[in-house]
Amino acid sequence: MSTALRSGPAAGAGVNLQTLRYYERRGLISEPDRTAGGQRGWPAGTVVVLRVIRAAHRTGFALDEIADLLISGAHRHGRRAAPGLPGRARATLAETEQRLADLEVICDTLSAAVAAGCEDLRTCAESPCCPLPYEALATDRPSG
Amino acid sequence: MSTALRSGPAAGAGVNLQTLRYYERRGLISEPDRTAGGQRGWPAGTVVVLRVIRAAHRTGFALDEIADLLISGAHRHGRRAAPGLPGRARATLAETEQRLADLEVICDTLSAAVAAGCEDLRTCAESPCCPLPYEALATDRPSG
DNA sequence: TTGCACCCGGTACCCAGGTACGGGCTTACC
DNA sequence: GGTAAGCCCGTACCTGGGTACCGGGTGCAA
Repeated sequence: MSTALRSGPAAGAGVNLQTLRYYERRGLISEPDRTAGGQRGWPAGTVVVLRVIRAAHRTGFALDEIADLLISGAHRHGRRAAPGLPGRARATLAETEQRLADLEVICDTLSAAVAAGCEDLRTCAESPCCPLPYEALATDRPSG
Repeated sequence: MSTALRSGPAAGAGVNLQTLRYYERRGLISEPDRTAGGQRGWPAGTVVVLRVIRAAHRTGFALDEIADLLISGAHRHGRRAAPGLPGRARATLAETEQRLADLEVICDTLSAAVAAGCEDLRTCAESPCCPLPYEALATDRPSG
């Protein structure tokens, strides 16, 4: 299935080897093959997975959420979509979309602030005279 | 300037009072007025700021970054934009846009995975047969 | 076969972001 | 005025996400 790499992925994705083992423990990357002596050999695609993990983590997902995102389970892409699709993936998708929307608002706000020469968003938000689109964020929203 | 609220913002934004003080220490919210007896009274807009902070934090900003995002400094929006605009705001904006792009890729990937009935993105990424658009994330990128 | 670099597992430690606790003071209400 | 609820500050603690260290085993080249 793959060229087994010894510690390649760690270097390739700029990730500490300890971290790799940590991710393995947390179920973010699958258990690698081992040599007879017990040394790990990761499949080549692990680098990609690691980059996904890092990107997801940078955008605010907790490791548990990322584990959900990389749902463990059967691998059956390419076949017809299961009718009752994995609920967790759908839930994660919904949450991700919400997060994306939030980030878009933040981005827009920041951009508008820069364009307006507004230096202190904190003060802006506290004073009613600033028309920045914070309100889109300020809607009440469960923290789940 | 504002109706001073005692602990209102905390409740209003679903934030622990301790956390409010923590944010205050970290410079995320400005120092509130005090009563003669030393009790805090926050301006009404603090609820909005708190929600911004929470949203930003949920989308992966560290508190220090959020403090940057809510740059302290003069409040001069509405006036003409300063010529040498705050560099930090611009840098933060750039980073935010990058993060937004990442999150979009994740969102797209997840969405495509759900649509394809793909249950294990981890396995997908490890096998070359899955055409999910991970590559957009997998480009090398400094972790800054 | 030997030697050295690397990896193994386990544990301890670190930092960020919050929360809880405790003794004392303020405030609000009767 | 009395009293209970709530806030003050400081400190200690907790969780999540990583890292570092250690003694020992493995792998590979010379």
